[in-house]
Amino acid sequence: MTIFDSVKKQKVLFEPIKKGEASIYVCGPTVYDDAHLGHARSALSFDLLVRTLRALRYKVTLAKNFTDVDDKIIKKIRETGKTLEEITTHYIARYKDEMEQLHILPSDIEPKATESIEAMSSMIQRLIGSGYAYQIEGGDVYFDSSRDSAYGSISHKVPDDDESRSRIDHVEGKKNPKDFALWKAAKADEEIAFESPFGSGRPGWHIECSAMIEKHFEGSDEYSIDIHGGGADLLFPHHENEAAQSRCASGHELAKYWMHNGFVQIDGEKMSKSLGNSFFLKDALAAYDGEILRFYLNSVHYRNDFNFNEEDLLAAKKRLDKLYRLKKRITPGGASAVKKEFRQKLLEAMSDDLNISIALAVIDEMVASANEGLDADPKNKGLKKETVANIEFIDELLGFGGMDPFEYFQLGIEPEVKEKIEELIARRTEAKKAKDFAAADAIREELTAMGIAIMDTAEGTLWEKS
RNA sequence: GGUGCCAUCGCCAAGCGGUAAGGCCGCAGCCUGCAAAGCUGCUAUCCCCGGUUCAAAUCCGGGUGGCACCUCCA
Repeated sequence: MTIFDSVKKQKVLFEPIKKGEASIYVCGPTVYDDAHLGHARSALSFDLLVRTLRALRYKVTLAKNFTDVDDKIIKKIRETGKTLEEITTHYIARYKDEMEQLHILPSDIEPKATESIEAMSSMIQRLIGSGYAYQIEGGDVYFDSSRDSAYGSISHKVPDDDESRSRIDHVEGKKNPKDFALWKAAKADEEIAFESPFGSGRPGWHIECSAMIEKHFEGSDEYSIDIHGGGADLLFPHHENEAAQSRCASGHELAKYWMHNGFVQIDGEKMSKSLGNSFFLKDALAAYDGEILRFYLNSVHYRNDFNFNEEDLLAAKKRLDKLYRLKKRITPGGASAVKKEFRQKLLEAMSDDLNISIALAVIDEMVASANEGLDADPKNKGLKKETVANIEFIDELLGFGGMDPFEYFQLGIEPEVKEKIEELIARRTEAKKAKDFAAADAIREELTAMGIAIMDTAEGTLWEKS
């Protein structure tokens, strides 16, 4: 397996700390609002990583956190009058539900910031004790970036100290503009506060990942975990800061490999709230099945920017449709073994830094060749069984193709409508028998107007939502 | 102002020095009562200009255009 390490800026061979195992930590969402397409893409990217490593027989442990204390959540508390817990449990539940709809495998560990206060405060205390952090008037604790000679080695950024140009917050008392908060002291009117040896307050954003990784993973003398991942925007400052504090607190590097997924854009621009062009996952899921969204969002290599638009989504759907049409031809039917060559080619593609484009091309070839075989010999049992197994493998490795093919093509059709369709098709079959083609065509037109496409096959007339 | 990334057929998208994968769309054909589906065939020399090399979409230099990070952000 090779992966692109965004710190080394090149593809490298994945050689885990512990042979045969892979520890992965992905930065999860801050739960103050519904997930957007960017959250989906990030989760989808790392889901592909996890599935590929598992198919390669690695024992994978995936941790993805929920940031459930932070300024934006506090703002939400003030706006809504709800409690922190009400807000965070609501959005965590929604996040999990939506990720499940995208066929994302659940994380093995789901740490929450509020459940890791002790781990954080102990790490902060160690940093203060060894002189890597300092407390300023008012109680905030800052990391002293000047004490970490390796600061900058993750993002390769040398923050511009000229504050007139950089956009780093200027805070009174900070020794250095790039120093960042480990602990924010509670103001008098703030009710969200945790006790710590250095006063009442709440953790800074970066410290949670470092502390949680330390808490949940054993690591080695050199690294805490194998892979640390997240969106491209997290490389700096988030991951740089995590790496710095972990390095100074533990004496070794945080992660052996760093992976970052590209952005989802709308009309060629980054999707973000400030631009007013963010797209909630829930809205996309209301219009399209999770599997279709998954297929579309995963159809572009994870490191590239992804320009979301409905036209491309529909083109991607048609590609998925072809897989399901093939599945229709072999359903119902049992499975034999996956075609060795197919399995190997798919794994080979995914093992090369998750080259999904090659993987999809391999699938297209398999679909075409199976269709060709079935055209030549519709009763080829061996081919049918092998194809069933092949599609099962696709579902295992890439997370699509697992639905019932008939249901797939009838997604979103109400039962009453289904009845009506079946009835029309029955009438058309009668008309065809009577060679009344005008009547048969009229019924087909009626179905077309309903958005239903029909196809006459040896097994009778099949229909799809068009 | 600093630092990166990207630019391949109408659209999406692989390619990582050896002579352009795949999908969508389109066209022609087979099949079909007609369709649809499926199958077969057809459709690019890689933003521009230099350079290195026997050989470059792939490496180097210079342009042009787009995007991102340096502020919360997946």
